[in-house]
Amino acid sequence: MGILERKEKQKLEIRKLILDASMKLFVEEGFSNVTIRRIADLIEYSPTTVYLYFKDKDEIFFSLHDIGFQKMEEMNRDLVTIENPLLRLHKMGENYIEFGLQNPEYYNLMFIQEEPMKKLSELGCDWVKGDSAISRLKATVTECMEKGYLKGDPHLVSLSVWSFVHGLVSLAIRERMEKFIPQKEMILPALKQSLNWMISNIEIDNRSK
Amino acid sequence: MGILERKEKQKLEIRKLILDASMKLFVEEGFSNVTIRRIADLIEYSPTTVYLYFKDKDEIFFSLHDIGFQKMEEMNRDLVTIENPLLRLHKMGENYIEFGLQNPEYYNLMFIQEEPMKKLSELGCDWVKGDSAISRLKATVTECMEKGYLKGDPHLVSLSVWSFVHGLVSLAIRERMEKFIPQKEMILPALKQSLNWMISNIEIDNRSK
Amino acid sequence: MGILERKEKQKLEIRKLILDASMKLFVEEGFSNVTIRRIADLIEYSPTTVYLYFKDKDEIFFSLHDIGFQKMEEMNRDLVTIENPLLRLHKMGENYIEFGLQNPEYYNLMFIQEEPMKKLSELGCDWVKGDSAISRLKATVTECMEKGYLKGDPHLVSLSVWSFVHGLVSLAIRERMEKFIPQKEMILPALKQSLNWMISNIEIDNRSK
Amino acid sequence: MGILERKEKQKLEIRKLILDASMKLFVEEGFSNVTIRRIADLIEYSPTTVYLYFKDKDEIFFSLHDIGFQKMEEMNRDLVTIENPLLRLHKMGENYIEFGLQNPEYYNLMFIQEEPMKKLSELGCDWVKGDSAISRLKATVTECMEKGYLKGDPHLVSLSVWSFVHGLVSLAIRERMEKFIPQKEMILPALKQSLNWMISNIEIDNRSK
DNA sequence: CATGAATGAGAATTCATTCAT
DNA sequence: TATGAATGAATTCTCATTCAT
Repeated sequence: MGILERKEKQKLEIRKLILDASMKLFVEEGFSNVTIRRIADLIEYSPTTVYLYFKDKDEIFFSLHDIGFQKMEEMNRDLVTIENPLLRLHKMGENYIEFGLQNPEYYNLMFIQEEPMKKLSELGCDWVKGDSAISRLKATVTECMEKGYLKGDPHLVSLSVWSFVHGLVSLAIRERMEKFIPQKEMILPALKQSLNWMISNIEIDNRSK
Repeated sequence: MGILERKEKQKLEIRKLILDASMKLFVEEGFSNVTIRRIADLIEYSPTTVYLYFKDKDEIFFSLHDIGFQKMEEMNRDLVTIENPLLRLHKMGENYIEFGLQNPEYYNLMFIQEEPMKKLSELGCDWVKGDSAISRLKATVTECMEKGYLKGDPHLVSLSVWSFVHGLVSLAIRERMEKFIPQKEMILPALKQSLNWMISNIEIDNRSK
Repeated sequence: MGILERKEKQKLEIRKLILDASMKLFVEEGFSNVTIRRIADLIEYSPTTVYLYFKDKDEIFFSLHDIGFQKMEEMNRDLVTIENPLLRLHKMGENYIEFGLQNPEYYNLMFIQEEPMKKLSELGCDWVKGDSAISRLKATVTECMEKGYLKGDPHLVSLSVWSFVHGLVSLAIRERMEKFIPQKEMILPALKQSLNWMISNIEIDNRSK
Repeated sequence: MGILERKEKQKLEIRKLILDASMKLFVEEGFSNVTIRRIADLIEYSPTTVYLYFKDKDEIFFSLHDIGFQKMEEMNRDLVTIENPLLRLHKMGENYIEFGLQNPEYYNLMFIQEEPMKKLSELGCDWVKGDSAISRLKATVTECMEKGYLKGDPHLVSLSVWSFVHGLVSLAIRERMEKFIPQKEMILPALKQSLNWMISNIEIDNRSK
């Protein structure tokens, strides 16, 4: 048992090695420059060995997609401490924006690239990672409504809120925002400001009611 | 003269042939499967001939990017007839959504793919097509504010509105909306509904109307 | 007749245009970067037109080979004024060296490249230009012997003298002399010095006779 | 250990296979007709395989250049047995001529083609092989002077002697000697005779004069 | 477990040349 | 005379992947 365990552990370590190397290449050289050979070179194993741990290149990228969600979840871990659900929603949005801007490659795999979703539908699988993130969003939105911070259909509002922040992040990381925000370092504050504006528009203004 | 004209016309026709073939391949087989060879096969010319009409592959894709903007502009041509700027903004958003859903590949080149923007920054050029679309959006938002339909910073609001609809479209065409909208045919109405919700949130309260 | 003449003249002019452009490309970009298309671009005619004046690329290069000999002949034109045949031989050698160093591309076509000679033997032609240059060398060497400046077989001596200067020039222009002559500007004087040494070795020392 | 050795050996064998095939093509079809594909066809491997053994085409040619020098060195191995340095110099010259005439393609890579030197200067490397051959020549010339067979500057004399034999060989293998030596089989003796003449001119003949 | 060897398929691009006009 | 249009035949090189060991 101990032996098996250790073997299992070692296997996971090499998998991690491969994934880290892939991500490194992905970040530094762009998606299309990640080749099995270069991954193998980086970890100082043979290309063939990579195939012992991953069926093919797609599987590597799908694993990175999963890791991306893990990272985002970690970022959101302390959200639970925020009692006010609207504040929590707000912070969730800010985290989302920050995550996307800081990890454009993960973000790409998680929410932009077509391949991961194609892979899933080939296998007849659900987008487990994405769906659970969506669920968390929905739960928070629902809570906001229950507590009177927001109104409307939680489904529609969740979809809209997500689309909004995704729009911000994806336009920014695909360089479509230069006219709006010419300075790179202003992107994060500008997107947060936009989020702010959005939330202030949808929240129920208690004073006037 | 007539001869020159005809020749010019023929030349344009072959260019169009190439662009159409590229788009067809792009739609049917995905960006990375569009090769000069396959384009040439499709139009029944030699690969070399393609190079008579386009400097390289990038130029083809950039032309498609431009054509995308033209198509979108055509779609928006009759917007001018809408007097009320908020209604016009609303319709503009609906058109944007429809265009994106109906032409995901053009949309991809226009607003998602990295390559076109990289090409531009290499050449030190501006994103003319995109910038002018943004300007039109801004103008409408500004008018909305002048006429009391919206308030706030036109810059911020325009950025936000665009991000919102881009988010809707890009999540939808990259298959991330299945949990929210499982039926394909419901996507368009759902996105429009979301847009509707958004606009009703930001528009200035009806008391003043 | 006047018309025919003018036409002939014009034809020659365009031929010259083509040859000049070819040489320019050859000098500036190297042999393998001279393409019909680039020649045509340079003279602002179509590639097809080039074929009206030259059968193929080889013919262009062969013409340049001929022009090279013309240029060298021009350089040697005032040799006739040198009465002393040994001095004349010496100056001939110096001119040869200078010509080669100053016109490495012509020199290449005249004495290094295989293609021109292959072309000739295909056509069953003689190397007229080269042969006549050789004849002039031989005549001078013979005169040197008749006048007591040199001794031995004029055939052998001519061959040897030519080989010697060709060796100097061709090693220099093909960058094999860097160990011997590291500074570019010292090449010409060094080769002349070598020629000097050579001639002083083969000339009959009158004092001792 | 035995296994590793054998593998290493096999690897070297395939390298040799590739080099031999390249040389064969080079000899039979000329420099510009040696392509990776044709090399691969010849050895009945795929083109890709060639790239497993050589980084690119240049590396193949540079290896051949080196092999050329090795072959020439082998030819000169027993020169050390010749005590008299002038005789040794003479034999060295004869070997050089023979090597060049018998291996015109190697000779081409070693002393005529521009590419190898360009590659070297790109890499900032020295022409190690050439320089050491030059050193051996210089040493012999110097010894001749020390022993009273030759006089003058060893540098100048070495340069001149080398240029002389290079001139002979390179004119011959590039077919410029046909006027002087019309019969192919007479080339070798004629060049040796020329070398003979040259050496008898420069040697200090004390007794017989 | 790990790999060296090998490959098939295919990429973008370039060139000399020809033909109908 | 001049050319625009077209092409066949290459070129180098890269990649994901497999198989025998």
